[in-house]
Amino acid sequence: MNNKALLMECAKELFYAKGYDAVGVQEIVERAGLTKPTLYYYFGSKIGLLRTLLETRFEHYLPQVKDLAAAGSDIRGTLYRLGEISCAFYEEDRQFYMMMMALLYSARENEAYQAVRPYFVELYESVVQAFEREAGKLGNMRGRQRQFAIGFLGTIHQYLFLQWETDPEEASGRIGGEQIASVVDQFMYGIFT
Amino acid sequence: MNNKALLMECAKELFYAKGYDAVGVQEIVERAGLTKPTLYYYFGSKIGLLRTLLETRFEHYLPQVKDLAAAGSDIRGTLYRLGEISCAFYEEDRQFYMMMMALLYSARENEAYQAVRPYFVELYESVVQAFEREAGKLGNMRGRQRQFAIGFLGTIHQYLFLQWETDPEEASGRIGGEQIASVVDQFMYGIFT
DNA sequence: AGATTAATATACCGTTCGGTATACAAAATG
DNA sequence: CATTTTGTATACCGAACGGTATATTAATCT
Repeated sequence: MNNKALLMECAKELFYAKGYDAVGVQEIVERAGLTKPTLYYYFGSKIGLLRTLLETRFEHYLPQVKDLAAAGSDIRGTLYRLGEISCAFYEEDRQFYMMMMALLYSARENEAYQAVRPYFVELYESVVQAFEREAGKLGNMRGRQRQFAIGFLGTIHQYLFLQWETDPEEASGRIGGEQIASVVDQFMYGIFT
Repeated sequence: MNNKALLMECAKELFYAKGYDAVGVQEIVERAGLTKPTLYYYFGSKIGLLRTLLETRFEHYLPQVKDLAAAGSDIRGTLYRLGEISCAFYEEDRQFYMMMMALLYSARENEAYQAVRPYFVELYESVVQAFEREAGKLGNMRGRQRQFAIGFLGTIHQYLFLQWETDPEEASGRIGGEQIASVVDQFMYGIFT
């Protein structure tokens, strides 16, 4: 691993554990066994490091969701696939996933929040689009596409959150297809399933 | 408003807008038109200020939830009531509610997270208890009480989150009973309701 | 080989951080 | 009225903050 990647990895671990604002630049470079000018050479600033980190990880995830929203089959299949993609993204790097969610829920005027926001707007819009495409078929959607989009993303996240709280060290293996199906069904048909 | 309450109010506004770690003690006292020793006189430390703030607001909210979980009627009624209580808590002070949620989703090793955690553990345990009381009646719960508890709390929060994003300045009035019922029904019976 | 560029370190900048020693004023208490 | 308690301000602490001027090394290019 080169020093640029090393710095991103160390930063991610610290942001995950302590939060963006609570981590100092000094701390990051010390963990990497480097010095501050090296960090500033690659990223220009602390927020620049976070932005690069987000960009690098999201560029593999977002296109998958956008393709899905554009193509897509029935609503259940689409949601299932979205669940799969999200779980894969989560399992690829749990620390990154949890760091990112913390940023998403952080204060609006915070630089770190503003750095993740655009990615979530894109993600959210794609999911809204998927629901909108199905709106004709589901007669009773009544313009609740946005509510469903947020609701479904939130449901997936809650499931992953519970998964992570129960088993933070990935001891119980990957999340299976049945589990994803169960979450999708609970979202679509309620808890009596 | 006395200076102690004034400091808590100013701190809340800043924590809400910028996040706990991003706000300095100096900034808080300047907004309040006071000086640092006054803050340290009342709260001892920055984290002490946050703790007092949380304690003050939660002591009106948590007992309501605990009573509900202990008494309770049918599951739908219980969830509806829980929705009502949560919405009231949200509307009492939206900034506080959103600040608190940001803390809840923040990094585990962060002091601020550790300050809110106990309140959420209590809240969560109460809701689990409510589901557990109903477990006998709902044959197919299959030990998913914890999942349902997190799921329902998450659903409520998502609804309030969407509400707040759409209308941050409380322009459209209080959340009505029909809306709460709609969220409860969606959780229980899915999106085709 | 010489020049240039990329990558890293030493040592420092001014500012802000959370926190405090001390003094003083106001209010409550004897 | 004297004394203690409560509340607030001035002025400061050392440490850490994000960031940089400059030098040096290592690799690449001509």
